[in-house]
Amino acid sequence: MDRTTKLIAAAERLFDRHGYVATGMDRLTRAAGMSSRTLYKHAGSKDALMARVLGARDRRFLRRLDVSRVDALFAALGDWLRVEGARGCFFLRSRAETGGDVPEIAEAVAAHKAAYRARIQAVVVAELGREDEALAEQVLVLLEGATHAAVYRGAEAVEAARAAAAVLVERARA
Amino acid sequence: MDRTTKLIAAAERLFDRHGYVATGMDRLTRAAGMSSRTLYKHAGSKDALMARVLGARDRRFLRRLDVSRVDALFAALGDWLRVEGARGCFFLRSRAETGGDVPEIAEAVAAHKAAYRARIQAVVVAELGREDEALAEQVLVLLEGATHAAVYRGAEAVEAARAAAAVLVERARA
DNA sequence: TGTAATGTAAAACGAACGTTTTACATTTGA
DNA sequence: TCAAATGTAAAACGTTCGTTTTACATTACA
Repeated sequence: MDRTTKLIAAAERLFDRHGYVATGMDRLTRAAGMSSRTLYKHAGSKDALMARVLGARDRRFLRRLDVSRVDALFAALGDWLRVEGARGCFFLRSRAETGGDVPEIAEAVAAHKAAYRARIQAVVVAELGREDEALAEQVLVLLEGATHAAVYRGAEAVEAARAAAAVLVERARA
Repeated sequence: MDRTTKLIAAAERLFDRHGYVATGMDRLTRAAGMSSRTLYKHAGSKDALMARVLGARDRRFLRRLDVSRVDALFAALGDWLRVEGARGCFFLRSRAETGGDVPEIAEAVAAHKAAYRARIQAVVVAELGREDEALAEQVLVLLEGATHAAVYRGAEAVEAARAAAAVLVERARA
């Protein structure tokens, strides 16, 4: 595990659990096990580091959503939340924390959400054998809802979303 | 408009738009039009001020959800987001920003979400004439989903959630 | 073997943080 | 009318922020 990988992993963990703004660089250097000189050589700045963290998380998250059924999307999200913890969408939180005023962060979040939406749309096409924009939007809303309701409702929220999606898919098929 | 009301309104606006941690007290004193001495006499501390902001927002939000049909919940949420802007749930963001480490904030958020869930359950009862825990959970997920998807999908997300809820309610009625 | 490159540890940078204090002006009520 | 209460403006508190620098150790390769 090279230094940059270790740094990004440590940063993602701290930013996710304690917030981006609230996490200081000294805490981060300690967690990453490297001096601030090395950290800045690799990352450039805190904002640039966050942009790389968001990019890494985007790839890791979407890899898990590489499925071909709508139901599998909710199963994958349930797995993700069980393993990673449910603290709400890291991307939306990151942009909100910075008020959208950090371009590197705002752009990484926009790119992630565009990819997320595209993935959902592709799964709906695979499920129905045709496009259905309305269903894709509903599945997107259910996934976001499960992600955020799970913060205080736990796995029950994911199961509720999953069941709702099954009803909507069934209806769209008929 | 007395000083405390003005202070809480200014704080809510800044915390919501720019983040709680990222908003400094000097910026807040300027926005509220009062000296820091007066601010601290009224609010006690930044954390305590945030707790009062959350309480005020909880009351304002739930007042808007005083309806008796599920469809009206989504109409009310759509109105709220159009007027207040869609930046994701202020309560979840506030807790996440502070990592859940500020008791005053964590408790205010927990209280709000419990009241939110209870309100939704009551509306489902009014709609069906009987309890339906599964439907209530699905409506909760759709409302959270609309709130967060609206950040990047706009009003379309709310309409998708509304249509999905109509299907689920219809099914529960039969 | 020697020299670049890359690392650490730690001090220092100026700025901003949340909060308190100092000094003074205005309002309020017995 | 005088004193208590309440306000402002602004400086100061010590701490922490993100970032850079200084001084030195280790590694890698011609």
